[in-house]
Amino acid sequence: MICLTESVWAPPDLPTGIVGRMCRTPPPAGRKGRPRSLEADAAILSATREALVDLGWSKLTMGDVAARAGVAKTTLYRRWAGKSELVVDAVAVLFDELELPDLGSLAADVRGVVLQFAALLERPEARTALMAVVAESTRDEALRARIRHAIVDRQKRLVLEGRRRAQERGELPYEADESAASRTADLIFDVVAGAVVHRSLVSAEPVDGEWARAFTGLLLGGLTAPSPG
Amino acid sequence: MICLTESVWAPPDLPTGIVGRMCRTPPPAGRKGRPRSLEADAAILSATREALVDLGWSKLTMGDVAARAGVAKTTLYRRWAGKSELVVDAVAVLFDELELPDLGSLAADVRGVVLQFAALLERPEARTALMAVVAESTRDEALRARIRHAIVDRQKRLVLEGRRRAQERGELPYEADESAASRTADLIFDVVAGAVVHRSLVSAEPVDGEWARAFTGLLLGGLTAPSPG
DNA sequence: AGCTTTCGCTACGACTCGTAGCGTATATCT
DNA sequence: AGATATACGCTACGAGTCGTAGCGAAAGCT
Repeated sequence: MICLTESVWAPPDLPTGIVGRMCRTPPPAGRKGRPRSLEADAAILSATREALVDLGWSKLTMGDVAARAGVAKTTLYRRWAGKSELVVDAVAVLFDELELPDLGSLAADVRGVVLQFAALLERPEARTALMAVVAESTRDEALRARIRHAIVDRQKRLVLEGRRRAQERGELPYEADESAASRTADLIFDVVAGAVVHRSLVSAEPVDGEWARAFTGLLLGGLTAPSPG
Repeated sequence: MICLTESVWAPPDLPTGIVGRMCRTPPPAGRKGRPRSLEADAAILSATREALVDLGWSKLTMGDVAARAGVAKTTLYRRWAGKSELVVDAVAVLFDELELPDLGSLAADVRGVVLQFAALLERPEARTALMAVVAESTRDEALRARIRHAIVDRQKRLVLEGRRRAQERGELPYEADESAASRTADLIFDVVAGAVVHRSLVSAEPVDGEWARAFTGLLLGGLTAPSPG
């Protein structure tokens, strides 16, 4: 359901919750023969995150991951086309941890999502992997789609949820034009996620409560509004 | 003057304009002997950009760049420690082309800088290189500093210039507290640059006039302000 | 001149890549 | 049960890249 591309696949009979995570090269169409080991899947993805922490993106090798997972190198290549695809799937689960508790106001919810996303970017696996796979995806449309389904959509849910709540509270208007509303949501998503990523990885400065408060003030009130304080 | 790290160096007697670009491994302290060829420098950086267009970041190799530049591989390693450093310097010059003509209003200036930066990110050299070197820099402090001096500072100038103009026009207040003003400028920079990068490379959707207008409206007026149109 | 450094070239060991072949294990289909 | 089909671990392989070393020749500085 999450995997739309032909080159990815999900086992048909799994609890719905984890289907979204299983994105790998499909086994030949027929359903005969020995099935792929789910333990191997988990071990490989876990080993990949571990290797990302220890080695970073550029020094991570398929052979090293296979050794850490206690698995043959050929087993990796049977499931993933390469390093990029493997890392996307390995990091994707981190984004499942993102949640957006209702903090009572739009401003508080924005600060909450900013700090949550920032905390995720503090983790070395995510830091080193995210930018790297995005860089790879600039020349690989399939990889871009995989990132969108495995990572971006998981983040975007938070924005949509936050907006829905704000509309119910009366803090934001319901937009009549659906396509315009969609464009607005995309815009807000790019602004929030982009700003946090840029602050954290490019400017390399902390996304703390103070910054989150300043950012939220700017996002809600705008540049020309008088700053609160 | 731009190169602050010990591991980088600039020739002492060059026109001030290009000093900022020359950031490479320094020759041994003494100033005797045959000087390094400036033609080789230019050829290598040009060949690097060309290779980025043809091959992208991941398939770009030092050997290939050397061949394109008509230079021995050892000549590259004498100047740059590795692929990351070389690519940062090769791409840095692209950011010199960024300019911010006075368009008469803060809104117009924001739209202008957004579209200029977006146009830069349309170039395949920049697309594939920027995220890759940022990803590398997450585990390399020296590389992070190099990126800051060679790339980030060049962008930030535009933000500072735009704010100065807006203050002169009376569109933005002069902030008394200097450190607070600096924090605000950093925030705006991360929001603008981050949003454009995220839209262009992660969401992989066009940064056109329509998006620039919507973004500018959001930045100036904020979420809670009624959108114009 | 004499000294110092760079340059192009070749060669090298170490590493990674992605694939192929083998024998064995584990599932489904008849 | 037996046949079939696939996954698995293992080993081995050619190809490509890395970063460095050594060489003789070239080019500037004092």
